[in-house]
Amino acid sequence: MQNVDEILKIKNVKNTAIRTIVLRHLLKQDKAQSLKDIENSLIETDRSSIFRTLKTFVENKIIHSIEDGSGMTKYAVCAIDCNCELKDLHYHFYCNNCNKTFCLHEVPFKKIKLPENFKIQEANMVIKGLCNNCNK
Amino acid sequence: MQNVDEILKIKNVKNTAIRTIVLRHLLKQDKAQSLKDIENSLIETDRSSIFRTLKTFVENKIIHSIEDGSGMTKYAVCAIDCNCELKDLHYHFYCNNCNKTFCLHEVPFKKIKLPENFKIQEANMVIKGLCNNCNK
DNA sequence: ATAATCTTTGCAATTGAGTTGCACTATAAA
DNA sequence: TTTATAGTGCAACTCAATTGCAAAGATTAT
Repeated sequence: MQNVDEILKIKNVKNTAIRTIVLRHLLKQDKAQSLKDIENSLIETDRSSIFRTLKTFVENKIIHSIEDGSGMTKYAVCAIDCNCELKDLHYHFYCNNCNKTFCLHEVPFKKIKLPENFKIQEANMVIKGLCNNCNK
Repeated sequence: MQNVDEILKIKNVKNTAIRTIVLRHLLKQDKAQSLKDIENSLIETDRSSIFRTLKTFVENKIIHSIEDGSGMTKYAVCAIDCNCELKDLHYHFYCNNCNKTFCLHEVPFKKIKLPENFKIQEANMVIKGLCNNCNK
């Protein structure tokens, strides 16, 4: 697991108690977390503080947000060298059974040929189905 | 433009005044519509009735929903022979400038090699950037 | 055709995620 | 130390989505 202080330093985000707690928590997760998820895990910490922390993290490319269609934005830590631009696009997988959302970092992102004059800047790719744990 | 009655019949959805109005409206659009969009266009029609109509349409594969990250679910009519299963997957494009969401029916959907034992059932693929109209 | 049943609709109210205002506290700079 | 700047906690608010319920409409059985 990456070092929290190190990440904050690299991404130029000041280290505070809440930021440390939230980032440490996110690094431990095997699935993307919603604000609610984090709230429930870090019961001492205020929701809006977590919210603003997540916002700061997204702005500074420490984490990225995923719209998986569950109605709640999910968050996951970016790869340390990720700047969440084109080269770091990846798919996400939402399990219809266990409702977890994963980053599929290991699945190569295929270049998509867009219609004439369309320009890609980002993407929100969510594949839905059954994860390896639920597909039995 | 396809015939509303025909579509409803094929998809086994009873024809009512509101359903006709909503589907006719959706068929005319060049971009995916939010509930709010439809509400604003069909001012005589009640929001919750439109909402339930959309729900019925999604359930019966007349339209599909798109989570484009704008905070509002968008809806677009499926191809007539679409059952919104694997063979009908397509990308969506969200323009960061004009905020319109399009179905990219003409862009071939690339088969994604998922990790061992993952099973795809559906997908919510949204590419974001500048559309041909805004990329100047 | 009439009564009984099921479906759809309109309105009002609720839910819940996300967001903001503001005062208080902590940190950094002068 | 004083002043300025950034972060936090709480409460309140926004707004899309959703639901309860009663009225209206459509369908089926008698």
